Amino acid sequence: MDQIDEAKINPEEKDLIDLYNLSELYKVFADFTRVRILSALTGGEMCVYNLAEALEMGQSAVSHQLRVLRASGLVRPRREGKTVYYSLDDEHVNEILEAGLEHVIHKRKGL
Amino acid sequence: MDQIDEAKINPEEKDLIDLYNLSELYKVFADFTRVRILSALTGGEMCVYNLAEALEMGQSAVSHQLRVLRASGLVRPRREGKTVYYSLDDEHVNEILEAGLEHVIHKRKGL
DNA sequence: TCAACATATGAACAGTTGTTCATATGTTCA
DNA sequence: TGAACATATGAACAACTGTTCATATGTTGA
Repeated sequence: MDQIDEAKINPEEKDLIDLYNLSELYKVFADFTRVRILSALTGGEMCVYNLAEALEMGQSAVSHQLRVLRASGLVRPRREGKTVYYSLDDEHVNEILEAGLEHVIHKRKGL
Repeated sequence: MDQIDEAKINPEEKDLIDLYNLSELYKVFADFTRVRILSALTGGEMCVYNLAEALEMGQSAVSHQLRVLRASGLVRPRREGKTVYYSLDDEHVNEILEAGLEHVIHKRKGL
């Protein structure tokens, strides 16, 4: 079974796949609750209950969003007894947040 | 979620308003069509017709999305006769795209 | 002025999304 | 084993979003 030679892929098509995945990635960041969760986790791992408490939201809502973040590989769970601790899965997550925040803060300060 | 109750801000969290604006910003990037438009404009300004042609989409759909990008200050129009040329409005736009792309490409290459 | 062109807009529709409520799963300790 | 706890999941519902179709606005040159 031969392997796919990426060099032979039409360069425009390859770009499209990346751009599609990029828009899918941004969809995960495009929710207030999820951004708050990710931001909270930049300070280190947290369990679901503490996250729900910090965001003043129901446990179910937070758990649903953690599921989305987990499925996207942005967040990683670690079980310890009854408690599940979540942490950022990738150093890129922080960089993406920072790139956006830079723009947002720049705009808030009056362009 | 259209508004924020400032009274509920938790001091331990990052500025909620910034995080809210951040999620709103990501919403604009969270669409395949808009990402393709922004990506196309990284190569320089383009008129609506050429954008529609490049994306193989209807003029109306592209125009609607340009409106969203305009309203978000990510894109700037320049009229020249009948034609309107659009370009990226902010050097940050490119940085945000790059930060996400880095993650996407990293994942595609097998983590 | 009119016709041709480039872009913008409004309405409507289908598809998607995030929350809540109720309940299920999984874990610990008495 | 059973009760209490921590988290996950499914269904349902309202709210939101992107496209299409039709039409409006704005611009140029005859």
